[in-house]
Amino acid sequence: MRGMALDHAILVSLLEMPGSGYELARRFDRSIGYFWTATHQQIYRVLGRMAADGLLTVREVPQQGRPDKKEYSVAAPGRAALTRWLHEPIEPESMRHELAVKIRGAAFDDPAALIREVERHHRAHSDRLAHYLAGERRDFTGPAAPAPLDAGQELQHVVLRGGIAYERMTIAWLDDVLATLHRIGAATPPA
Amino acid sequence: MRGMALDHAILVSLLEMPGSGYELARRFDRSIGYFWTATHQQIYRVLGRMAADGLLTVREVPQQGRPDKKEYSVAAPGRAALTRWLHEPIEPESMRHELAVKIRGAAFDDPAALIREVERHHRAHSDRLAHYLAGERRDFTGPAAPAPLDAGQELQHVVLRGGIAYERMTIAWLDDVLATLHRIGAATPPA
DNA sequence: CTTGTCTATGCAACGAGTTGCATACAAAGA
DNA sequence: TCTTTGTATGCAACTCGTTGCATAGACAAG
Repeated sequence: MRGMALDHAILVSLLEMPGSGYELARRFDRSIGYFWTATHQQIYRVLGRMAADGLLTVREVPQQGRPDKKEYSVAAPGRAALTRWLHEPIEPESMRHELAVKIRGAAFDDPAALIREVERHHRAHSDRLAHYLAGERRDFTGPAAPAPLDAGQELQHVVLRGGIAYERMTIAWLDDVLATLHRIGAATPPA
Repeated sequence: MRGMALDHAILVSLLEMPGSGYELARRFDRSIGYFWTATHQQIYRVLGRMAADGLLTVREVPQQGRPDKKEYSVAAPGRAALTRWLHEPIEPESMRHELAVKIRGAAFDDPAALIREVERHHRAHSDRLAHYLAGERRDFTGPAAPAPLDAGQELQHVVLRGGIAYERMTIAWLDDVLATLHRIGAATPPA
């Protein structure tokens, strides 16, 4: 078994709650998608493959007011495959930060021209942080949240705290980047 | 133009210093590879394509005691392509954290079984942090570092500070994850 | 003298991920 | 009525990225 992380992300999401490809795609825009993205194309393809392999069961669900859907659930072999994967070691992630490439590239262009772009990223990450914090209040720390969290909720919460920490760190770093760009711009005016 | 971030990472690296595919692969194990990874296969393929497209020039360099190499440099159209890309907006990155999938999956398995894996990641990130800090001392903050940094060095430094901040944040989060796993394990003993 | 390591390049095959397009039904609004 | 938005699924083509394998010269260790 190589990567296949999407397969496992789908298995986890379907164990948390069975659903259609469309619904999974929605979830990948929210919660689980905060740390693993996927398009609907990818999801439909993987669902089809896993169903053909017997890891998932499909149920046609007629709906009123909207097209029928295929609801997928995790079958016993799917759950076994997930358990096997959970016990395998995985490689620690390496970063993939395109903006960092741009920042280093700015040495061969006008560094000041990058300021607007960095500010745009700063806003995007600030929005994401606000979104995460709202979700945390709603589901875990607010008055409407379940009083004692169960194990699954504790785990979802700690993953969300990771997202929050990531956004805060990124925002602080982008402040550092902006200060650096301004400092360079002041010292060496644009060519 | 789609993603092509590797193309641009290679252009930046070759502008910083011309080199062969092999040398680039070495650099992708260090500095530039801290935030953008690539295997030698990918690098050779992209170098070939970019040279065919006239973005790079190749020079056969005979060497003694080792095989000849092809040294690539950025040609004018390559530099123009990089400048164009630097002025285009890019999407803020979304996370891709496989370990987070595992943590949520642990709700359907024994959470305590994940502790060793998380500890392994903790060690890997601590090692990476130590490595970054050593690089920072060597190149930027130590006594052997150039006294006033030029713009390019300032930009390299701020990118490295981003890597350092990322590793520190990740280590703190993994501490949080471990505490959570222990708390859950104490409350609900393994099935 | 054989094995292993380092430099150096590359092919072939596969799997992962993206983009564009297409279909179809329903509801809401202009 | 016509367009837009949302639900729901999917094909085809492409690019990106990984893995395994292969070659080849130089050097060092056993």
